[in-house]
Amino acid sequence: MSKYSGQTRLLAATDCIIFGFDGTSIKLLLIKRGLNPFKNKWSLMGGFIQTSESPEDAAVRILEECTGLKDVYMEQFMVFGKPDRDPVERTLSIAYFALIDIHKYENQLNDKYHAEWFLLNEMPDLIFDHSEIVKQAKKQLRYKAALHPILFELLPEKFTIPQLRTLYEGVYETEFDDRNFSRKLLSTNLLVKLNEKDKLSSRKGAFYYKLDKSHYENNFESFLHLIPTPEKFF
Amino acid sequence: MSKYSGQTRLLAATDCIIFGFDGTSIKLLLIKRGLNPFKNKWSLMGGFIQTSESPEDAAVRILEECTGLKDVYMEQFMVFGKPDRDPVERTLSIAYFALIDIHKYENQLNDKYHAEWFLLNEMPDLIFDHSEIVKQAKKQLRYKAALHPILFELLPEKFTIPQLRTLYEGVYETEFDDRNFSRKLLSTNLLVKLNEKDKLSSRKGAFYYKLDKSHYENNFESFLHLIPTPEKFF
DNA sequence: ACAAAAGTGTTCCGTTTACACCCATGC
DNA sequence: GCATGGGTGTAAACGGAACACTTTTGT
Repeated sequence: MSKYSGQTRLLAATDCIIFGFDGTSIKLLLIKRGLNPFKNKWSLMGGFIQTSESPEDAAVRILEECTGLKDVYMEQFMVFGKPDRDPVERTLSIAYFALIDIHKYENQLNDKYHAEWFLLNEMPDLIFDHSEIVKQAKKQLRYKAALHPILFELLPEKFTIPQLRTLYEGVYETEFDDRNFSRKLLSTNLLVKLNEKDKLSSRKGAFYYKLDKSHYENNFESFLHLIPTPEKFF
Repeated sequence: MSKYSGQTRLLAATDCIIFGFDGTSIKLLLIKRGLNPFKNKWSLMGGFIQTSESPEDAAVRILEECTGLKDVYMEQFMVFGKPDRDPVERTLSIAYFALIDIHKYENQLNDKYHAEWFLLNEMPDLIFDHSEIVKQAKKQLRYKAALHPILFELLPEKFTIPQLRTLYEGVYETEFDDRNFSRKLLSTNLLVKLNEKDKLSSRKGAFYYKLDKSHYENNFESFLHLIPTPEKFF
């Protein structure tokens, strides 16, 4: 079949905004760009979409290359396509944000990609419009997490409620009432209590919980109300 | 500056899902495709992104070409990019949904594009993956409208609360308690009551309202609760 | 007078919030 | 024993849902 004539073809890339949580703060994984120009400048992890790939496929591939992880929570959130956003050549960027358990991240890949975790407020300048992309991703993360239980994806299998609260407090840069937070969370029935306590961060110790997977999957679209007046944060 | 070598360039198109409301039902504007192959099959309004255009620019241009309207509510909602979605040649589709006041739509453009409004449950088969795109757009419309006051964009400047309720009922294919609906709506302070009644649809007549523009813009991101258990509808 | 639709008032009930208080533990 | 953080109890405030009832007006 013949092609469409007289139209411009352009490059399409996928960029991944990779969020992690180290137990205290939200972090973002950046790499040093391997291509000229701007080689060795900080950049989001990204790559061109290949002939046989959907954008989603590309995002999955890129994420695995960079972190060693598969089956990661990932969400397409916006296309960036200003004609001059990449000075080399016109390139669309299809941006995905990903949430990973930072402890599963394979450090050895570090060498290859010169990847590093950065605190959100200590990020270096990024190439192209990547800083804008990150800004949008942070906004999208807050938005989505206010409504749906996605932040669990940043935690290990077992976690305590205080850990989870610290995570939410990191994302929204505010403090939540610990007592109400834990009760709200338990009332979602998303959590299963384990017979084990984390004794590192307090004398009394906080019980570990894990996700009730089936409940989690079935209720993923239902709205949470863990954040009072969530719109305040957008 | 030299180009990126060894990468595939591809076509990128913008497709617009154009919603309208005729006072009774939600409708979607479709056109007969002008290109071969599949010429004269029903399709979303779309077009290739030009060299100087961002995807957003292209969506605005295409929408104006098709409807004669500028300054329309439009939202980028998803990229469709399976390698084989267009059998002619690989094409990314960046999908936008648009909400227009159907009465402002210029019918004379009809001839040129063979555009027609369709009820959502009376749509013809569409080319490529356009039916899937429409499905996602409907979902996105319900999602967004459950949270934010976007449906006003489908109505004329002046409207009555019963009209608005019919609109919400059309979008969610259910019925809302008229008494609670009107009180909830008024409590948002988004509306300004006019000294004029619509006497066509009832003896008593319903007051016209208009949007309080500044309040609307300032509170656009705040969450509405007009829809009981919104997650039921996704 | 009556019908039909708009709109108000009222009650009930679950949720959220704020905060006092109790619990478990290591030192 | 006591400091520390985890966790429960509780009362007041708020907001949504349901529905009886009032209002307006054309016929």
